[in-house]
Amino acid sequence: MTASETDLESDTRKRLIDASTEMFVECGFGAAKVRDIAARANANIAAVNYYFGSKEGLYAAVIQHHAAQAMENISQRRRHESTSAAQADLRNYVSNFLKRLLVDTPQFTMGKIIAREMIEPTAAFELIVEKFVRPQFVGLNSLIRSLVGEEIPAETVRRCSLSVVGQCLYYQCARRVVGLIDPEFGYQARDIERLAGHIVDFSLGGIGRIARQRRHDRRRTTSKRKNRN
Amino acid sequence: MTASETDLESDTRKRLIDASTEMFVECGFGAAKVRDIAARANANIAAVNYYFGSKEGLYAAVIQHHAAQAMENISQRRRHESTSAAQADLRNYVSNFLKRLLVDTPQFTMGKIIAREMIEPTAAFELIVEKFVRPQFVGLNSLIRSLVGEEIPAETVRRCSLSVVGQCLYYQCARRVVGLIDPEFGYQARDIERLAGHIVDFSLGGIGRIARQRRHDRRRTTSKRKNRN
DNA sequence: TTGATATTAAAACAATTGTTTGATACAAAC
DNA sequence: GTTTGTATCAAACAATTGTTTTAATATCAA
Repeated sequence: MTASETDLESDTRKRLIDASTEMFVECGFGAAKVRDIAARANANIAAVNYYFGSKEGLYAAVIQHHAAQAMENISQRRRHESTSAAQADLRNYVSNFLKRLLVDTPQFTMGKIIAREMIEPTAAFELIVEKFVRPQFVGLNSLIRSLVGEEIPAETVRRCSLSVVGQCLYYQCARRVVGLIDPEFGYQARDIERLAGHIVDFSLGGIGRIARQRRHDRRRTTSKRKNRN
Repeated sequence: MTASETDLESDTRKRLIDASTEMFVECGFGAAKVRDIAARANANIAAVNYYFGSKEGLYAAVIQHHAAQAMENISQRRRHESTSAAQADLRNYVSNFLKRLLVDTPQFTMGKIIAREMIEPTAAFELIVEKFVRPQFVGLNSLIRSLVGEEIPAETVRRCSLSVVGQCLYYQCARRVVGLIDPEFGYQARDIERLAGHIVDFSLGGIGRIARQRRHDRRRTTSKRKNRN
């Protein structure tokens, strides 16, 4: 059996990617030690520099390796005809977001790398923000825009997006605190779906209230002045 | 002028506390280097071990130093006669929380140390959770309880608390992302007050919606079965 | 088989980092 | 004036960590 293109990459290289992915996610870039990575991959310490040039090179390879399939998971923006369609989409968005943050499956690894990057930025930070975070954020903005209508200022929409994202990210950042403070909380698929339900309901309530409030503000303001600034 | 008890502690010791506080907040415990701390404090490297025994000892001293005045800032729980009183208290709570997280003043240092501890736990983690985080959380729970009434299950209240906390903490954890994604956002006292306004409004909407929903659920359930479990 | 190339392995290297040491200065106590 | 205890400092130490080197081994085409 002739080796295909992908099989050509040595086994060691692949084992190093897998092992280092785990360690980068668990400990972050700085705290992950090359020796530990090599040990977990059953490889010699020198293999890291042989295949990737440096620890940073390894990290870059890890990002590149997970980037492709991560992009597939990014929910594409759609036009929302009805409010209920937008609500369903928000449900989807939050559910997917949480899975990427909390489910420990290779499929969702990139989300955890990104979360790490948010709290402990490396050289790859800006690239990751532009390639993953900003598209996600823009998508969420347009989603929320179709929930609140065109008359709400963009800044308000952004704030709402950040409120949604903040609620989700909290369970990843502060996983250990949640464990101490709310020990009953679990991380099974079922628990995550229920959590998604809560965050969506909470957020829909929040978005609704703010939209009503802003619309009210605006009517009052425009009846007094020409336009708001 | 005779030296008072507090003045007796050598100047170097105090400078070390101050300098290391800055560095621990900026870089975290692991990434803060003893040499950098000593340099910033205009002290010799050996001074750290002379006064505090070890880097960990220094960290413990930093926590102890800021713990006292931090406790004063913790908003005490009150009984809430009216919903509007509870709303005002929530506004206070969020505003104080955000200040502790975002305002760079010695007065609010402990909040940033705690936030660091949440994402990069050290030996002091559990102590900090029990001494600071849990009381805060319990306070927020009872605050939200008086907003939703007694018939809502405790788990739902906890979820709402975590939603509020998550929104706040996000701006600290992901400060650099917010800077890239929403560059207009500022961290002056004015900006923080406006942000507090948004989070409170958003949360009141979310809490309200969930409370209505759960009440509705419960009525339907209790009319079918004897009681829910 | 031979020779070239790719891969692995053990050891050493150089830089960093927390800690310790031994000397020195200084002030108070006897 | 000597002693004693405190404080500071430069230097060295030992452990860790990313990287490099050099040799050995495997792979495979000619």
